[in-house]
Amino acid sequence: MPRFWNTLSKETQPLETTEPGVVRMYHCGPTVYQRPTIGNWRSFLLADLLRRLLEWGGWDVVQVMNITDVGHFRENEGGDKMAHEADALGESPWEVAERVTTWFLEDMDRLRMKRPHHLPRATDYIPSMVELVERLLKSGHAYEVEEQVYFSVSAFKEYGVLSGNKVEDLIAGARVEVDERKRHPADFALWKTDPHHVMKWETTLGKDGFPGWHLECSAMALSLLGETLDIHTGGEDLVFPHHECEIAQSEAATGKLYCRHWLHNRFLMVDGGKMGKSLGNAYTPEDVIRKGYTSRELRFALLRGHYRQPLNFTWEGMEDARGFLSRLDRFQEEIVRLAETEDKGRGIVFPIRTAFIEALENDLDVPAALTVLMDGIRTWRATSLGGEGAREVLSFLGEVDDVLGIGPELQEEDREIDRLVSKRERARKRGDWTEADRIREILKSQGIEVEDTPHGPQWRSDSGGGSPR
RNA sequence: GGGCGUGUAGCCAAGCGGUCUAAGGCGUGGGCCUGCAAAGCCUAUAUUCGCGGGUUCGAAUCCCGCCGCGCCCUCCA
Repeated sequence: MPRFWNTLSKETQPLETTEPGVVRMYHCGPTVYQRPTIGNWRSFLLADLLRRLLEWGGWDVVQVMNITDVGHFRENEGGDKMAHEADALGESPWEVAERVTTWFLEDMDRLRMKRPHHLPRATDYIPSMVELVERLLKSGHAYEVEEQVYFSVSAFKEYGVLSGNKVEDLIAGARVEVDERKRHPADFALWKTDPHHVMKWETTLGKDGFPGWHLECSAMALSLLGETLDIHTGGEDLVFPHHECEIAQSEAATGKLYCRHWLHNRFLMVDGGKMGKSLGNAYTPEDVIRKGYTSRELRFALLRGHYRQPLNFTWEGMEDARGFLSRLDRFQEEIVRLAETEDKGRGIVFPIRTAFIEALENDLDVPAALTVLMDGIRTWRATSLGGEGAREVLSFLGEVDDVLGIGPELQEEDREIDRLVSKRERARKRGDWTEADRIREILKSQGIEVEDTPHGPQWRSDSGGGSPR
C-alpha cells in the first residue's frame, strides 16, 4: 500500500480512495500562453510517476490534467497573460493557446509521459463553471457586486486548512491593493466582467464575463471525477491561494470533502537559484534537447530527486544523467545477451524488487529506488545468473521502465553499422590493428562506440547524439 | 516586512537523535583486465554535514541566533 505525504493533513498516510482499487487524480496542468519550462515539467512528471506507480500496483487510475487556455486576469495590468502574449505576437489568444497546446503535447510524448485520460481545456467548461458559481450564489457562499462575483471567505470556516494561512494574517501581510468592491479583503473572484477583456463569454451571469482563476479546476475536477477526488497534485506555489480556494469553492458547493490527498512538488532551481524567464534560465525541454541531450536524459534528470525536496538543474547534472543511464544501458545489454543463453544459474531478483517497490511506495522515494537498482546491478554482476536468472532480471528491468520510464531508446537495426563492425572484427582476427582502429574511428565519428567483449564486439550509439559542450 | 521551508564532497543527491569511522550516481586519481581501448571489477577521493552558540551520555539529525537560497503573502509547476 503506497503512502504519501499529504499537504492537507501534514503527515504521511496510506492511500485511501473513495472506491476500492480505483484512484481518481487531478493534476494542475499548464497555462498555455508560453511553452512549459522544465520546471513545469518537474510537476507534470510527478503526476506521471504517480500514475505509473499506481498502475503498476494494480490500481485503476483515472487521470485528469487541465489545460488552462483562459488567461487569468491581472489585477494591475488589466490584461491577462493570454492576451498579453497574443498582443506581443500579433495573434489572437486562441491561436496562442492552440499553438502552445500542441507544443505541450509534443513535449509530453517526448518526455515519455503517459497521456492523462482527460486533458480538458478550460474554455470547454464554461457552462460547468457558471453552474458552480450559481450554486455558490444560491447557497450564500458567494455574492455579486457590480457584475463581479466573489467567494465569501467568511462563509467558509475551513478556509486556510490546506495552507495553514489565517485570514487575519493574510490581510495583515497583504502587499497588494485590495479590490474595494469586496466585502472582505480575502474574498476571491469567481466570475469577472470586463467588456475590454479579449476572452469573454455571455452567460446567465451576464455579458462580457470570464472565470476567476481557481474556478476552472473545481469545475473540471467535479465534472470529470466526481465530488471527492482521491489525489490532487501541483507545484508548491499552488498551495495558496489556488488550491485553498479550490477547496473552499468546491466544498462550499458540494458539502463534501473535495480531495483526500494533496501532493505538492518543490520547485526546480537552476544553478542553485531561482529559475525565471527574466533570468534567462527558464529552459524548455526543447532548449535542453537543442543542447544535445535526449528527452530521456531530461526525464531522468527531473525525476531523480525526491519530489518534496528542491531539485537543482545544471548542465553538469545533465552529463551526470547521461552517465547514469549509460551505466544502466550497458548492464541491460549484458543481461539481454545472457538471457539468450541456456546457462544454468539463479536469479536473486526478489529482495531487490521488493526494496525497489518499497522505496517508491514510501512517498515516491525515487533516490532510494535508484540506489536499490544500482545495488542490484552490482549484486547481479557478481552473481552467476545464467540464462534463467538473466531473464528474471530482464523482466524486472522491464518493470523498472514501466514505472520510471527511463529505459533505453528503441534502436532500429542499422545494417551498415553491423557490416562495419564485422569488417573490423575480421581485421582484428588477422591482427590488423591499424585497419581495426581505422574502422572504429569511422564508427566513432558517427557516434557509434564499439566494445570488444568476451562474447564478441558490441556496439551502441552515443546516447546523446553529440557533444553538449 | 510576515509565514513556511532548505543549506551534506568538484557536481547531483540520500540520511533527519546512537547501526554515520555520512548511501547511491557523475566526475577525478591509482590498480586488475585488454593488442590498444571501452565496459566491468577493486581502490582512493566529506575526520565531516552553511556559520556561531546551546540541549543531550550521544547531533548532520533537536533548540536559539546569524548568513545564503527557495516558496507563499501578487500571475506562476
